[in-house]
Amino acid sequence: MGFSLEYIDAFIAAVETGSFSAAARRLGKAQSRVSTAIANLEIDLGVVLFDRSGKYPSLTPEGESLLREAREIRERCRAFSEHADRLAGGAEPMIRLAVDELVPSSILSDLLEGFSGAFPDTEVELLTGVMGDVGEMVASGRVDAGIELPLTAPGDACDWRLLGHMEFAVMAASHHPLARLEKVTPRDMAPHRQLVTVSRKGEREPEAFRFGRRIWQCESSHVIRELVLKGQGWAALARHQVAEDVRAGRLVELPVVFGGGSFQSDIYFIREKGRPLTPAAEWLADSLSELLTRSFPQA
Amino acid sequence: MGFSLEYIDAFIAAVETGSFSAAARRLGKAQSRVSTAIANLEIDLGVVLFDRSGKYPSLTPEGESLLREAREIRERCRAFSEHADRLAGGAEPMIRLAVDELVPSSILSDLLEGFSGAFPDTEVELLTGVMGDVGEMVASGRVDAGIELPLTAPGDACDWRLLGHMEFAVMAASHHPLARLEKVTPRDMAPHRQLVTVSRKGEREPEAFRFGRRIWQCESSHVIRELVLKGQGWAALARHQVAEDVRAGRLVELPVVFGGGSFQSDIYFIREKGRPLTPAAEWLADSLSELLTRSFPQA
DNA sequence: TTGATACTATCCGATATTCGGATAGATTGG
DNA sequence: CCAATCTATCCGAATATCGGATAGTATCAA
Repeated sequence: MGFSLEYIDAFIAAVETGSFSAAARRLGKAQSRVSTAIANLEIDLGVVLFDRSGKYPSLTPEGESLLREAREIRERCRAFSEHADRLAGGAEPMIRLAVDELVPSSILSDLLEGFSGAFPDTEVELLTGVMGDVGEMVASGRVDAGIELPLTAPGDACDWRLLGHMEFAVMAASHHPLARLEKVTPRDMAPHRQLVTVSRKGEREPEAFRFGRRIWQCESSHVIRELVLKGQGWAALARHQVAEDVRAGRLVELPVVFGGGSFQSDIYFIREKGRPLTPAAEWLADSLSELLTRSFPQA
Repeated sequence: MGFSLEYIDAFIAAVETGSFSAAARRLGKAQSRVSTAIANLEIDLGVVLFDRSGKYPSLTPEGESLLREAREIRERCRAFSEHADRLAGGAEPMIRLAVDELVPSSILSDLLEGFSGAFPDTEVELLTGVMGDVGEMVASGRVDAGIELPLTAPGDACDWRLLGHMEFAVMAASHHPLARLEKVTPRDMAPHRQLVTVSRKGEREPEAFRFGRRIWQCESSHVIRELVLKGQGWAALARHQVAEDVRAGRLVELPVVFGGGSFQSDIYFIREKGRPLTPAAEWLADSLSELLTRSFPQA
């Protein structure tokens, strides 16, 4: 396989212009170069590409068959070169992202669909976490940016930007004993199992929120939702996550009568402290801001 | 885009072997060549591919991002070269085929599936015809080979090979008046519309087969089947084509009491006279022979 | 038929590139 | 600190590529 890209170019140009001379003019080279290039390519491939019996060369069936693949090579080289140009122009080869599990997957897919259009060369690594896990991944450099729903306001370990708020409510299955009460007090809730989110670091909802005498801790809010649906306990769940369950009557929001804390969590875009905002990260922050304020408007 | 395939090879080999020196050994070139090749590629792309701070070079993220596309270029070149080798070894770039419409599409798809495996480089052009149309396309050079169900035995215009037999029967819808008769004579059939296949050349079933006073001629046997199903007339149809209709009771075979000709048609593989059998055509003939004798065993 | 035109293949000398080898400097591991 | 191995660079020789010139041929119009 001793052929060079020059030969491939000559082949394609000769087909497209209809003659070796015209191909030479298009390529800005001497006619003899195109002639020898194609002759060399033919020798190299062992295939006659053109029928030269007439004034203008015409593709042989073999040449026609090979033309597609020659164009494919050219196309791959062009893509390679353009990809390199974009990288040379500052495009990031990869961005690593950590996202709180509670961010709806519909928003993520919208986000990434748009991203792939705006940054075709940037690969994406997308990790999932809950609560402080996202912040830790950003702080440790495991990821470049994250979407966090922290228990407490983010400190100065990261740069952050407020994107919106997510509402939570105390939920139980409609067939759960608590679902029958007009008012629900902590004393009512205590005998029943409470399902609590726990992060990989061991963070949990604050003590003031834990009324259950029996507590199961679970990292995945999706698993918690499943358990609540099955009547295995009650939990504070994001409203958007269970909206369909509530509409269908599978879950009910418990009418709790205490104000033991906020049922709202801030959504932050966070980045490693001090690192300059890359174009991709900036795009992600802006796009996320727009998508989230549509779904979770700020108060 | 002044890079050459040598550079791409050096890039890939350096990544895979872990050092420029090892890459040079693998490629059978001097180490200096690999070093300058990669340096030139980096200059050309405007991107630093390797971090050379250590003893062994390590890919930068940009290099990693570009590696995939470099491999893709190499892969395309390899495919191009191998395709050319197969063509040089006698593989045909294209085969054009004409097939009688009555050959079941299941056989055709089996045939072409096997063909694409055995002849990956050979393009296929597949035309459809009825009766003598197929033979005409072969004789005129419009196609390279054909599967024909001729009205009369093929003459010496083409080379031919008998593949099997297809059975026909006179059919009508189960709600057609003729379907109620115990025996059906030509006199019974005459008042009802007969649906007759006609080729593009104007061939029809022989005169002795045309009992209907009112005749519709139609090229497509599929359309004829539809018309018969709707009770628009009766027709001689291939048994395999309407087996499901008969089983479901939508069509019935008329118990005709005359022997006005054979209800069987020969299936031939035909090729242009004298042209040597190409490997692809030979494969097609053999494979067809096997597929057809399974579905339409020879007497 | 003939001449004008545009094409391809080939030869040519000049230039540019590529080649392997040698060498200097750097890194790693014992 | 030394031996081994790596990269980058320089070098002369070999090779490939360059544009231009030229001969031979197909096509078309007069």
